This record gives sequence, C-alpha cells and structure tokens, in this order.
Amino acid sequence: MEESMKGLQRSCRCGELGVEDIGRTVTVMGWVQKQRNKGGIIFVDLRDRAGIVQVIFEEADCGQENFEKAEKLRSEFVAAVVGKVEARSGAVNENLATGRIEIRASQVRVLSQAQTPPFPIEEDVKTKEELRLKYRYLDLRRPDLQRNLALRSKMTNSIRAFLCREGFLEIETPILNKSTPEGARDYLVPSRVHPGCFYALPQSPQIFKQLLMCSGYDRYFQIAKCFRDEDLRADRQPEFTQIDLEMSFVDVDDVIDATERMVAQVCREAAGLEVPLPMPRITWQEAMDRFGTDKPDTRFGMELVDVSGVVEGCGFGVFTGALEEGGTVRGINARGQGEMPRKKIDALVEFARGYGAKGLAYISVQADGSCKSSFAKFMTPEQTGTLVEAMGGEPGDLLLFAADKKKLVLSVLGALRVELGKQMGLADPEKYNFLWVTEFPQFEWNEEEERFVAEHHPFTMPMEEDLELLEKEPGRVRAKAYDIVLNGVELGGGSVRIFQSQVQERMFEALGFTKEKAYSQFGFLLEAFKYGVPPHAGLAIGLDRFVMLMAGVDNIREVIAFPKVKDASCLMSDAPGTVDPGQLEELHLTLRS
RNA sequence: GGCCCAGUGGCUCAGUUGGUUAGAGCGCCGCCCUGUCACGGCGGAGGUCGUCGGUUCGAGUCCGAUCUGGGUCGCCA
Repeated sequence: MEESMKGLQRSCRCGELGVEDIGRTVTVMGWVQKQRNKGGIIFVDLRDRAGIVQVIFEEADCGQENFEKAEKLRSEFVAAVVGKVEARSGAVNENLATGRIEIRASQVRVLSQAQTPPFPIEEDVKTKEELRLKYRYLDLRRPDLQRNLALRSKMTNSIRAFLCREGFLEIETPILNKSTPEGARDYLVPSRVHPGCFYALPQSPQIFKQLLMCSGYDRYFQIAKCFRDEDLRADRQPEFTQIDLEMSFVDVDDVIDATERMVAQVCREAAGLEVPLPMPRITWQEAMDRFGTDKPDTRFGMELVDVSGVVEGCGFGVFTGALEEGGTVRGINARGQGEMPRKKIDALVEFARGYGAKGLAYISVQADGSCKSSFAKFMTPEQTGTLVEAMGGEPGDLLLFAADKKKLVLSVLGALRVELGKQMGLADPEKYNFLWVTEFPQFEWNEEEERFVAEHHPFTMPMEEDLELLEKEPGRVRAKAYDIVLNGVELGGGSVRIFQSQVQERMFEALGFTKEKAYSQFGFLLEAFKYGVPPHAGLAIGLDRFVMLMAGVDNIREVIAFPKVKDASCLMSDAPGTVDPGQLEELHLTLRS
C-alpha cells in the first residue's frame, strides 16, 4: 500500500547531510538503495540525487507500525523518513560522504513500491548499453549519469553567466526552417498547409545569427539544439547542442579571445581546471604536416616526418611510384616499439587499410642498431641508414611509413598516430590541451562533383591576402576560419563572415552557384546585406563533446539524458514510429509500398 | 553501404578438441539474526544458450543467413 506525503515536507536532500546537522530533526525522501535487516534493527540506505544516507530503525524509536513498514522496504521503493540526525555510534563508513552520521527514524512512509529493476542502480555498472537505454529512466538514477548531467547544467550556467556579463544577448532562432541542400542531410518536416512543402530542422542557426548582426544585436548567443540526418558516432548524435555565438565589428582575434576566456571560465567553475591563456594556435597547414589531421591531440609527439626527399631514387617501387605520381612518403616513429610482434604490426597495416592505404612499410630498429624491415631488401644499407636517421630512429624504435597521395598519407598516418598513442598510453588523461587551428583552406575539391565546395560554409571570409587567388587558384585560398580542439577532439569552430556583397558574389561564383541558385537559397540574407551590414564573426562549440571531455567519458550518450542509438532510433520510446493514414493524408503524403 | 566486436538464468560472466541432468558470483524469494554498510546464516526458485536453417549418431560449441547493440570507414558545407 502506497502512502501519501500529506503533512510532510522534505527538509533537505539525503546526500547533503553532514556532522553539522547532528541533533536536527529532518525529513528526507528518496529511493531505497539497500535494506539490511539485522532482526531487531534495520538499516536502510536512502538515495536521492545528492547521495546516500543511512537510516536506522529500532522499534523503541519508531514504534511497531513504522518498524514493520521498514521491514518491507525493498530496493528502489520510494520512502519518506522523519528522524533525528545522529553521530554514528557504530563504525564510521569512510566510503560514504555521509558516513559519519545516520538518521534515527521516528516515522517512515512508503510513497511508492517498486519492481526489482532489470539492472543494479549503482555506479560503474557493466550493463549492456542496449538495456541501459531501454530503461533510460532507471539508468539516469545512477550516480554517474546524475553527476554528468549536473556537470552539464553547471557548465551551461557558467556559459550563460560569462556571455551575459560580456554583453551577449541570448536570442532564440526558429526550429522550422527552409532546407538548404549544401552540407549535412536535413531532417524534414512536412507542411500541412503547403502541400508538397517541407520545413527543415536547423543544422545550425547560422543564417539567423548573421541576420541578427545585420539587425544590430552586436553580440548574440544561444544554447541551440541542432539536427543533422547523418550516421552516428561515439561523439555524434542526430540532435545535439551547440553554444552558438556571433559578434559584430570584430575580427578573428576577438572571437578567439572571447571564446577562450569563456572556455577557461567554464573549466575553472565547473571542473576546477585552470586553462592557461592564450591557448596555443597553429595553422591548418602546420597541423596537417605535423599531425596528419586538423584536430591534433598535442598531448604526445610522434609527429609525421616527410621522407620524400630521402627515399627519392631508392629501389623500393612503392615509395618511388608514389613520388612519381605526385604523392608523398611520410613516416612516424613509435618509440620503443621495435619489439612489436609481427601479428600486432599486421593489425596496424589492416588498420591503415581501413583508411584507404594500400599498405604500410616498416623498419624496426634492433637493439644492436641493425634493422628488420619489410622493404630493406629493395634498398642499400646506406639508404636504409639515412632513412632511419631522418626519422630519428634509435635502437628499439618502430618506424612506420605510408606512401601515396598526400591527402591519403596524412589521414592514414594521422589516424595511426592516434591509434598508437592509445595503444602505448601516451596521452595523459589528466591533461587538457586546448588548441586553435587557424587558416583553414577556403575550398575543398569534391572528386564526385568535380567542383570546389566550401570547407566551412559559403559565407566564410577569405584571408585578405588570398582574395586575389579566388578566381585564379581557389585551392590555395585560406579562410578566416578557426577550430578549437581539445585533446584531439574538434570542440567547435567558426569564422569571420563575408559582409561585402562583391566578395560574396565572387565566392558564389567560385563555388559554382548561379546567381539564381544563390538567391533562391539565401536570398533573404543577401537582400538583408544590402541594407547595411556590420563586419561580423562567430563560432559554435559542441556542448555535448565539451561536457563529455570534462566528465572524462568517451561517448556523448553519457552526457545526454535521452540519446539515440546507432540507427537514430530511441530504444526507450521506440521513436521514430509509423503514423496514422489520416495524419499522412493531412500532410499530403503517400508512402511508397 | 563496407569492415570489426558482442549476444548463455534478472545482471555480469565461465563453458575444455562438438559428447550424459548447462555452471559461478551478484540479484530475487522464504526463514533466522539489535550495529550493518560488498552484512551474515540456512533453504529455494530461475536459463535450452538472440533467431532461423544446415552439417553430425549428437551443437551453447562447426557452417550459412538473419536480428539486436557497440566501434569504425564512407558520410558529417
């Protein structure tokens, strides 16, 4: 029988009690973590989101009726307890924050009974994700997730406080928008009123925040829900949250400055982490050359070395062949891995193949300085020696090489570097290495469409000194775009926007947009820019990833209350679902058999 | 769309070269216990091994397909 809480008022949370509360009469309400019945005395651990407190029942204190109720308490029952906080007369429990006190119950009410949960409600459960997600409301009771969501709230609070203090206005932008075909796939919402027409959910508030600059709002921010209908990853959900901001009358340095001070404040207030400012910056080109990626994890070295010049003219056809086709040969040095068994090396080669490499060449430098190599027989000992030297190879090192088109080599070795870093435990988990990557290329060549596409988006301002290349050599134009990277994870990015219509027109032309196409897609923005537009720039940070990294977890599902699984469905609610034929009819939709 | 990993009582796992009634810990149920907190003692219930098909005298174990979940490549302006 479930009881009412009438006449009772919760005085505090279970986990908030401490020695300073000794002597107080309190009313706590929560879930039964555990009941330990010793016969004449019953201990009950009561849990709420602040933590656990031990309640002690003795018939002399609470009377027969309450004692009998306490006997019936089971895990996850919801109970209200009135009692006096006491110092423990038994042993102190050092594992419990409230372990020095306990509540001597005078009254208990069973507010709700509970079935046995399908998995234990406790920290560090090893339960399969499938089950956790099906019963997400139970999973969310666990301290890990409660801590993560509390951290998330603390972080958004800190962000709001910082940005408001800095004169940013929080403004909401629409969720129902017009679809723009460039970029990620849109989630579409059919219109009832306009047959055959669809809204698109925002991939980001990009155009709206630029319009707000046009309207004079100077400094805008929003903690914005965004949607992309693309395949999921450990750090990608179809709906996610961005800290989105935009500023007027600013250039690259202003956005970077504001952002890094915001990030530093959040880290300090939410995680007690001091981030030294200014954060280091490197150009995109340098990031690619040294790390093979535009989001380098700088917590360890193992940087890429260009050995094209060294192996030129050697006898190894894989190397010389790649060079003849305009490619490159580069390597990384896995220090101290010279003894790596063949099986493990083969696994690395397989790993590289996953990134499109045809193979990996390797040299393991033996303790006596001699070399075991997959390709030494094609080279003179002198050539091998020079190569080892170029790689800084010492006895006991494992040198790995990739030879192919530059883009491929960089991505293979960049991924291999991260993988080896993981295997070798090189990245200090206590370290938080922020990094700005700047001067991204303006365009990326799309092989399929045989045209340049925007690396960032079509409103990104090119660097002034590269403007003249826009028509002549688009591939060399660098953009005023920047990404903020933390420990090898892209946290966010942004750019200075184009605000001069002549530049915008040249940009559309370079991207192969006709005037008509540009106007049909972004007409209102281009139109707005005719009425006086300030120079502006902005950025967006992926809140989920930021919280994930601060929480020290490796999946954003751990910091999202109700996440989706790999195929973008929800195991708890079973979304998405079919709808009534009547609903389809109203929306003027018919389904293909 | 491709590749890789996992799927055995409620949970987490073990299960030898295919061979009798499929095991363990935790949880659950009952009884006992006045200082437990990974409580303890005694007793008990509960699975046909994700699904389908095949090989075999015999399949949790081998083969094929399929489903579910995870990771990843492609994709993510």
